[in-house]
Amino acid sequence: MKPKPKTKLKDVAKATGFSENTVSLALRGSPRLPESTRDLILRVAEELNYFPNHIARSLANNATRTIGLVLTDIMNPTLTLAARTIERELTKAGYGMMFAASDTSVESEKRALLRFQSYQVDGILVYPAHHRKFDHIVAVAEAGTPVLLLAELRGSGLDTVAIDDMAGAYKVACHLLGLGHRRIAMLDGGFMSGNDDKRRGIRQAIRQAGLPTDTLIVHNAKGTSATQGYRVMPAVMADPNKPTALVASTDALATGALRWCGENGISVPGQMAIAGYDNTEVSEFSVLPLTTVNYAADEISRIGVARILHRLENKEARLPAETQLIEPELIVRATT
Amino acid sequence: MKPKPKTKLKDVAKATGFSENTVSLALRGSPRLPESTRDLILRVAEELNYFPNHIARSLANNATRTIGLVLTDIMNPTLTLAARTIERELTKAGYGMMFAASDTSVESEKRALLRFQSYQVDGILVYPAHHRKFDHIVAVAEAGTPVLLLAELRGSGLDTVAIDDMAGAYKVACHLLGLGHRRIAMLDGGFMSGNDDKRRGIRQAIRQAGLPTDTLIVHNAKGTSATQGYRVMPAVMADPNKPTALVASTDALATGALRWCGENGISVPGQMAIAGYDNTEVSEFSVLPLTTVNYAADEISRIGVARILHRLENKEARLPAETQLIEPELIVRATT
DNA sequence: TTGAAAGCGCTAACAC
DNA sequence: GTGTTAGCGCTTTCAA
Repeated sequence: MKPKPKTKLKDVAKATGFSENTVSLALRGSPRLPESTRDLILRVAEELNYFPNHIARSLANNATRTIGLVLTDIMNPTLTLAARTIERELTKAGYGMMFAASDTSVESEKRALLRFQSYQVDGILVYPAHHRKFDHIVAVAEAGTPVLLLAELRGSGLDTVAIDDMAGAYKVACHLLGLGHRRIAMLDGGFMSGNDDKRRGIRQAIRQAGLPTDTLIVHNAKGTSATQGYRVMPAVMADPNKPTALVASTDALATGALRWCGENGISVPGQMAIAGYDNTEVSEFSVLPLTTVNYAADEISRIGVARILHRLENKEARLPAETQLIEPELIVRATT
Repeated sequence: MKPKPKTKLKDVAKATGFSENTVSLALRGSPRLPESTRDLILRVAEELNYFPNHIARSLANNATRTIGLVLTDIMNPTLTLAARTIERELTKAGYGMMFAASDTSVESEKRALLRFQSYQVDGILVYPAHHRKFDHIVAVAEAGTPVLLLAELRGSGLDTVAIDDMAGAYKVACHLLGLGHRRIAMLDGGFMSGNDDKRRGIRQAIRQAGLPTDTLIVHNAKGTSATQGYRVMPAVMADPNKPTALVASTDALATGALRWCGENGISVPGQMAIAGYDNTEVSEFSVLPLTTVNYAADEISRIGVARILHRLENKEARLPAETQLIEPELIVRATT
């Protein structure tokens, strides 16, 4: 079994007697060719099992029809859903997708962006690693590669389609306060910008209910994983004035906290209400007694893809950057 | 803000007074250049903010340093983990990754493979969509693009690194039989080849324990999602001789079944033992009372990436295809 | 030690 | 309607 020579435009040209140019036009369905020649060429190309070399085409066109996606961590179900939706939408639109994970490290985010630039992707979708260090992302956009953020980065001036975290947190807080909770702990992963907004949303609900500021206590979980949610719980419950409700900045943190409660004889949601962020689609069959804010990752992904593709089509028009925030829904899980 | 001209090799050449060729060599750290010139060139390139056009390089080299990954469904936690691990390993090795989902459709799998071929990826990792329809995958390999399967496809003759499903199922079955279960239902998603092996493994355990064949009843869940696991349960429990243990061919199916049991007053694992497939890393903090077979997606991914890269380096050597099966571990969840 | 020239496979501008 | 020519940005002989 040999390396096998791939059929090239030239081969099809020779086989049909037409020039490379004509073949190229035929394959791309140019209207200025008579049907007869086009059909002939297509048939021969088919027979020779020809398919275009996308790399060569990209070089000639100065466009790869490829979009890069940089996520922090694909194991986060929200981002998994985002990745899936983005891939689907891009495929539908005839685009390819390159994927890279930053693992919430600004350094690897930087490397991923550089790699994508080098690969000449037509555009980049970024779920950013850090809420204040984003100069390198801005630099990519300024260098001419369209960039779209999937989480808000205040002051970046970059195109954005994201969840309105403040509104979401406000909703959860209202819900919890409505249930009579008077001491709410927030488990803050401590990474993304959204957490500021989440705090702000909770505080707003508290103020609005006329309750004291210290109704909210914030704990830094130093991470967003279940493990870290589990580990921070002793500190949370060491407070003599223990909270009766928890708002976790990620769903994984909430799961860890839930496990800790289970192991320590605290019934959920009986003695402790736990709220996190999630996606309807992901959690439809969850059996966990968590209240969640629907992160709507699929929605922002769909809109985000549409936006960046739209920008590519109007590349020269240089549309101004725009921020679009989606207000999340609350899902109160029926299980107890 | 203008489209901004990117710095090219030619620009660096002009700026330094050297030829494009010399610059190219310097940037790739050729030893046959004196340090002085190399340093000068590197400095100027840095100043001009030069970075190579990977597309042009790929065309010249006839190699893209890009690997394609085709998964059925990235929402499956096992495959999410696989995607993450594969991305990590590839990045480490200086490769880029393109990603596509087949959604368990042979047609879109075919399209994804074609796209990848067109994009000239150096190799393709496939988690196949169907256990019998794989001619199109073989065709890709025969056309000269190295292909590696992440699930066994009997008779394909393709390079494979996968989980030994039969061994895994055998282990679960032994475990359940050891607990005294005498009626085991298998929830079969009905898609992948592995399911035959899973059935075979369970039967082997049953035979070995000297129990009658009908200890195992197979139910087709017509899908692998939680929803489908939930929906198939009434049929499973309609049997007058109800099973006391369930082996689900995917973890999501198990979750759906678990939910059904919860809603129908059947305690798990008290009145019903449920086993599924999963990954240690994914389920470390799960609170669900499931027994799982560790699918070790990260392990097969790591090995798989190493294998395909190794093949790329020895492209001309044409190493023979090889199948490597990893025996999975059993994880009996402590929670009740 | 460095440079000139050709070529990777395709597209595009302009002839004919 | 179709062919010719040049060129995308880089690498790679082969000379000097």
